[in-house]
Amino acid sequence: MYIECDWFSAEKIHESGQCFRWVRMPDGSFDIPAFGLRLNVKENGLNAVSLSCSESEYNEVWRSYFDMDFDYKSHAEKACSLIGSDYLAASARISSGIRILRQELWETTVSFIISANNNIPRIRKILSAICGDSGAFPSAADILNMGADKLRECGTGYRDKYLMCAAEFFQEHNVETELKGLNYANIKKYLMQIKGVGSKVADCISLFSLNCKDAFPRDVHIKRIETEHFGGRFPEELSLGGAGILQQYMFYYERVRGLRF
DNA sequence: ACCCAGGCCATCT
DNA sequence: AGATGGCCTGGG
Repeated sequence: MYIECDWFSAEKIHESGQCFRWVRMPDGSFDIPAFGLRLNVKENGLNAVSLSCSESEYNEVWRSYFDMDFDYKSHAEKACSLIGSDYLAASARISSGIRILRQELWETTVSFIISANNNIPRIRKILSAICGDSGAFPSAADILNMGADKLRECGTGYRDKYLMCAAEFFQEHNVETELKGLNYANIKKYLMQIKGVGSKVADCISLFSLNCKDAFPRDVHIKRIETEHFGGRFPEELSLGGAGILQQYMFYYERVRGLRF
């Protein structure tokens, strides 16, 4: 199906470091594996996107996945005028089209445990190895069956034991149910029970899976940006309940500057 | 050889 | 609370 949207860039979302298994196709479209499905997304001109799914599948699955009911453009405009930072304004302008995905909780947890002390190409490579030939993302039970040794063969390094702990945790708890109704602070606290999930990783899971838009993952780049452009700390209280979105814009801005500009 | 990459944990004070 | 050191691994 075909949708019109003035804030959707598959390319930028792919490069924004929140997802690691999207596959760029030769025609510039992206194949997106999630929820046991596979969606092809192709940008069609400036304000339109073609999706390889039915309207009902879009409404049941992908609409939420892409957070289509949130007005990113208005949020960016308001935040920029309120915070009054040239750096933030430039970040939002460069990042137009980036949305915050609502990804599956288990996969997101695994992905960001692996992200610790790691870089994006390697995170992609390790996840690809863990998925193996099937391309399907392994369940918690699958990870437990693999065992630490096989995980390490996939390149996880010392994070193998953290993944095993996380798999046990997801086996023993109905995490989705236990998180239901919790606010961001309690979600973060809950997630940090898992070995290998610290403050930053918990924020990534909160933001990129559970859509807690207040979560503000502080990695080394964001810390440097805060020092250089915001006198030490980003003014979260001014961010309209969406500091995490702005974090994502600034992160993307730094990333593409490093790559291309 | 050394440092860094989207940190976390353990172990201090 | 805040500060340190160690850690798998691959690339510059």
